[in-house]
Amino acid sequence: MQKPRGGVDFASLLSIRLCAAIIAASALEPRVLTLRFREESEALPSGPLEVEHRTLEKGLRAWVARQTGQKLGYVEQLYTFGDRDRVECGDAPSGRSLTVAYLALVREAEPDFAGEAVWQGWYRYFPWEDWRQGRPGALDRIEADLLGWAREAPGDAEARLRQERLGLAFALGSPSWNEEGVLERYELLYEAGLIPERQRDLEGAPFAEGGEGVGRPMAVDHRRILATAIGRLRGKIKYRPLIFELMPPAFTLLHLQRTVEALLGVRLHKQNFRRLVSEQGLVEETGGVSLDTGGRPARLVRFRREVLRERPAPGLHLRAGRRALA
Amino acid sequence: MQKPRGGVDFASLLSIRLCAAIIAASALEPRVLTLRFREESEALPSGPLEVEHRTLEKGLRAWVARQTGQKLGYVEQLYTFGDRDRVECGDAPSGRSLTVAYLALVREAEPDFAGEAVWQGWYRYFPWEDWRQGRPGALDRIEADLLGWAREAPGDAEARLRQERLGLAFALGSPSWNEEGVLERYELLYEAGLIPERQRDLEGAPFAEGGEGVGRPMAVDHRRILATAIGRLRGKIKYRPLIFELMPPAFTLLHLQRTVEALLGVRLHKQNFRRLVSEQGLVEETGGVSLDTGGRPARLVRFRREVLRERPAPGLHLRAGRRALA
DNA sequence: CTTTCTTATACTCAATATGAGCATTACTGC
DNA sequence: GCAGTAATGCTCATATTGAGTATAAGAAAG
Repeated sequence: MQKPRGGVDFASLLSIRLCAAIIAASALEPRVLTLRFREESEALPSGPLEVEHRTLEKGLRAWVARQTGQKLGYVEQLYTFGDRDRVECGDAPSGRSLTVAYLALVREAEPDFAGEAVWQGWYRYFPWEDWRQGRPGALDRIEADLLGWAREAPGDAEARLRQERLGLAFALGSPSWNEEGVLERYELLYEAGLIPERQRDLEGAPFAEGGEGVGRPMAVDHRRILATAIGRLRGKIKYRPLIFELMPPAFTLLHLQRTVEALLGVRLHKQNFRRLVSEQGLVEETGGVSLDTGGRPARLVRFRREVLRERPAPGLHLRAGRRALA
Repeated sequence: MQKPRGGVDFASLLSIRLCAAIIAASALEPRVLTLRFREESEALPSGPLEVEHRTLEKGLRAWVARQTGQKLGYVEQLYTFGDRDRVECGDAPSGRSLTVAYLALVREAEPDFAGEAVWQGWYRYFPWEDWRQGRPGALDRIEADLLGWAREAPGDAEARLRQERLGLAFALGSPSWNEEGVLERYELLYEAGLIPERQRDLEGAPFAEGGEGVGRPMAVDHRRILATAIGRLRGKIKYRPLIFELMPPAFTLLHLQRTVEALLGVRLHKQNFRRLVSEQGLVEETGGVSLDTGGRPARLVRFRREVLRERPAPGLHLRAGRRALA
């Protein structure tokens, strides 16, 4: 091991922030809990790590409770962001700051808690990620701009590299959109200068108007954090029963399917989805029925906890990039 | 957002460490790069984040180069550990310390670089994780001790909970060992007091002798970090072509299979493994053959980079917990 | 130069899993 | 009772797996 360097001057410039992407979901729309940030945009709940916080996760829970009143259920660490030239909240000290980002899942969307916290549909920030109604219109413009960016590359090799990355991330000329590549797509858009945060980070300019197709900007690098969270969640519901952290105690199979679809941003084949869920033993009947289906009444089911003991990776074994329309 | 707290006194107690689990692999054994630590055990390369480090990853690479001379290829962030009561290297300042841990893959095991760095087989630290020769003998003792720990639980509910966790993590009474659960198993062993680091952390006692079956201890919480790395790597080679970061430029299919088996700690079915690799288009022939197979000469192949463009998740689509013996 | 040992490589086959669809049932609102 | 809307049950072709069998091509031993 190395001797430590007596770096008090350095350490005093250092701060740790904890940041949470708190997700809830209805059958129609996945939501993220946000705070208003300077009129112009939203931020994720976050705050500095304090000495009282025994663990990072406890610190996070404390901050979220303080800022939004929300109690967190499932919490999982996402990533630690620490580039030196990361942009800070203007009011933070100018030294280096690390942010440890978390994904949290909660069951209910109590709207407008504490006046400050607001649930927002997450596709507001990522309009190109919602393929439930087919290919999002915003993608026409985005693809054109991205291809332009690829062509402008300095040098032929770089141009081809960019084109390749684009092709993969946005499934250009291929039928297989991979819904898990949320972060990769966001970073491409950011690099290509299509994301308003880019201009702000480079020039310190406030957000310009317009540019609806590229989604609403967020404070600091919070949109990147949200992208990380969405990608992680989309991947993980396939092999872990995380989805039930978002569902009410009892629900119908269609409700479950619609919620999954909302998260993945893709439609699924109904009968196969049911087969999957029941064959996997993920749910059991409660005995009740729901009459407000708009059609034949549906049986209510609940999550079957025993599945955790039975299978090594219980989840909806959907494969990324498959094409399963309703 | 919250106003920042003028916390210089706090900040000065804070330090960030970067830590790397650097993995290489031969057909026989996966290895991890270690440094000697106080006669009694080994440590992973690590060092404090410094102002000059533009990004966390660059800082990590710098430390690893300084301590071991090793150039890193593939690097991926694993997890950030930050519990307040984490034990520190004795020579570190007594304040709080966060460790950002990384997984790195390198191609060659140049042995004994710089006199200080040593490659060690990773099963030295996790003997219960190697099922290639069948169920490891060390598990008899471990399971007995773990079951004892479960029985000693205060209260019946807690006892059942412990038993359930055990059963899942160690596949008690089930044929399906899940090789990805490395961290979960390590943490259970730690909680149960079977891991020497536990005693050290609680009582500050140096490591006692013996206890071969529970693996060699490491400095600080480095064994936990290594467990995280192994679990991540075991999971990820299934859907990303990471394995090729560990292979030489040309290799035979059996060499590839043995390396995968070494990492997973499981034997695989030979013919099916080849079918998988070739059908996935993961490799292409180099034209050469290897004569030192001990049998019929084998064709040499190399990684087929184009696969990255063709499939969304190229990898060895092995499923966790399957039972495929040679 | 033939036998034996070892590994490579080519195929086969049954059991599942998956994608897509048809048919029937049971409610609500006219 | 009829139309609309879902729920639910079932079928079927096509992949994907797990597990073998069979044959080929070297080296080493005799």
